[in-house]
Amino acid sequence: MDETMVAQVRRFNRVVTQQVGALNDRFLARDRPLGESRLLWEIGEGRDVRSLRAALGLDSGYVSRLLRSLEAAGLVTTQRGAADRRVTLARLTGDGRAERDLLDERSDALAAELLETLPHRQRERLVAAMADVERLLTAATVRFAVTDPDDPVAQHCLRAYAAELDVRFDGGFSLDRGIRADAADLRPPNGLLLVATLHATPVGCGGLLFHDAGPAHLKRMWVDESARGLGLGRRLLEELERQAAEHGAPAVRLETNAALTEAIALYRSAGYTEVPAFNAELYAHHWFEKVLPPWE
Amino acid sequence: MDETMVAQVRRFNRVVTQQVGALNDRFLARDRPLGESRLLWEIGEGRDVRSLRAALGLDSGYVSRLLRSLEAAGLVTTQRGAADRRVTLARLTGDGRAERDLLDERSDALAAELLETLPHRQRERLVAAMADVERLLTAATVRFAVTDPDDPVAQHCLRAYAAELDVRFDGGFSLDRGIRADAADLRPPNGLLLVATLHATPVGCGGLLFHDAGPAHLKRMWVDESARGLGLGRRLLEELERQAAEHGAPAVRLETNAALTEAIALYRSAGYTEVPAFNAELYAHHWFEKVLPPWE
DNA sequence: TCCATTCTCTGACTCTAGTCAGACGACTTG
DNA sequence: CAAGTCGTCTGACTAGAGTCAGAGAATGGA
Repeated sequence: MDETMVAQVRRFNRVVTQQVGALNDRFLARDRPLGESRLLWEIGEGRDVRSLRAALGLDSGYVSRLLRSLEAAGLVTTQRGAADRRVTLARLTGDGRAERDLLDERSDALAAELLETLPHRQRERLVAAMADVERLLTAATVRFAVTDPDDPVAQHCLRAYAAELDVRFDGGFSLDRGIRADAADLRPPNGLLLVATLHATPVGCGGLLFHDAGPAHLKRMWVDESARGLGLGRRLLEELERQAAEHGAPAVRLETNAALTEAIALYRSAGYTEVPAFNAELYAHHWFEKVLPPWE
Repeated sequence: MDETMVAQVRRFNRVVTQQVGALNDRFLARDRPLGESRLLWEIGEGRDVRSLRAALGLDSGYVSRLLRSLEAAGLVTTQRGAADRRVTLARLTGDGRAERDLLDERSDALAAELLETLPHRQRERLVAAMADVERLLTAATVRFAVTDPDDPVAQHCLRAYAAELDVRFDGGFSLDRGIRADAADLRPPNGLLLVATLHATPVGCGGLLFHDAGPAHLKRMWVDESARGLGLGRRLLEELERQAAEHGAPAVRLETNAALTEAIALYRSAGYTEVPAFNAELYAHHWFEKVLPPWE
């Protein structure tokens, strides 16, 4: 790793934690402990306590106590879930909502204050650079994992994939038509499904079907709308190629629909070349193939 | 303030504090409290406790206790000052130095890890954007204040100003030659000295001499080498013009040396036009003037 | 139906990170 | 040389942020 890059990251961390971190946390907490403020924020329009705990990574006893304190302050009400009466639902009261909005305003004011000290041109540069950092830092925390197709996270991806194609394809799309790729096909040893997650929420996926010593068949490539432009598609593709090579596949093949222009551009720029139709996929207009370097 | 800019800053804060903040602080602290680690870091190659306290903004009792704990762990030794036996000097032991280097390494490793998750192109973009954010955030925390010329901070600026000109001018420079601008001249009502500080360290200055209803005379413009490229010169100049206008000056005048090319470029781009020599300043090659809009 | 699991809550702790007041010796200055 | 100031230390507190070990209800599955 380049030393000057590392040094830059460290300088960045230092400056940013001093400026942003210190202000953000302590300022926003007002007269309330930070934990309570964070909780207030995360509750949003009502949420079950279980997911709050997961989102903030806190001990159940601790959250319970924080909630009680917010309840005592009249900012939050809790009630037991209708379906499952073990779970507690937390909801903001009117006061709670007002308090959250106030935090919001203070947050805005803080950001505005920071910007106001700078002259216009530099203000714009700062905001642009922040946008870059934010997007790339987000991209850097995306994790890839081979996931069972029946896993809820994988299910979410596959549903989102189908939903998107249904919107974009002329005449819609259904997983039941065309060439099938069911759970069993996307599970070793027949194939695999790679899922990209940001924190714990799925933001993309891609599947491979293995055919003995023949080319691997790429399927179900999807990137969530919120995560586009982060180079995720390319990273998914590269990781899938790595997996295919590791399984001894000499090449990767795929078919795609003319409506998916950005995907087609990605395949081309990643070294895929258009080949004659190698199957009779109903939804496909283009067929691509890329020969893989042999795996050692 | 533009709403989308504010929103971007807030998103940035959120993402960055999650990613960087959380890691940085808690990870680096190892098994030692964060306060001790920070202190260990700040001691560096030995430092008096008084300045440590100031640098970290901590209570004297608290620092005392932290030091004692570090001492008990064999990482630090303290001794009384030779000149003034009230002050304590803290110095790292061999173990202390090793520990600090370890923190250093972990810091590097953390930064490298972050970068490694990204493909090359994005890695470079991230580092470039971080550099921008860091510089601009630094610039945003610079504060300007009219300061008495005898204040140590102001003294530092004036000495640094003279030292730099002495290096850059053909034939050197001395405050005693040429047209004088002594402390009394740079103090209301005769004039003023504006000092720019980053946290508490001086990074730039600029002086004004008032001449009744005549043009104000700009003197002693200096920006520390470490703070160049942040648009500080321009902000100093603008603030000085504001001050001059507020004092009823119809214009600002200045003379400058041909060696100060970037300053000359700044004056030109800020609307100053070259005028015939209006004084006999020994060191000057160019004379500039800018008419100010009337102050309401 | 019963047993294991899930979800939440309570009580009893711990550790960090401070704050505040006062004591005390070391300097400084009139 | 006396009085005040400075730098440090100690003791006595406080609040925040969490951890850990159950207890007890609700639910799900065999």
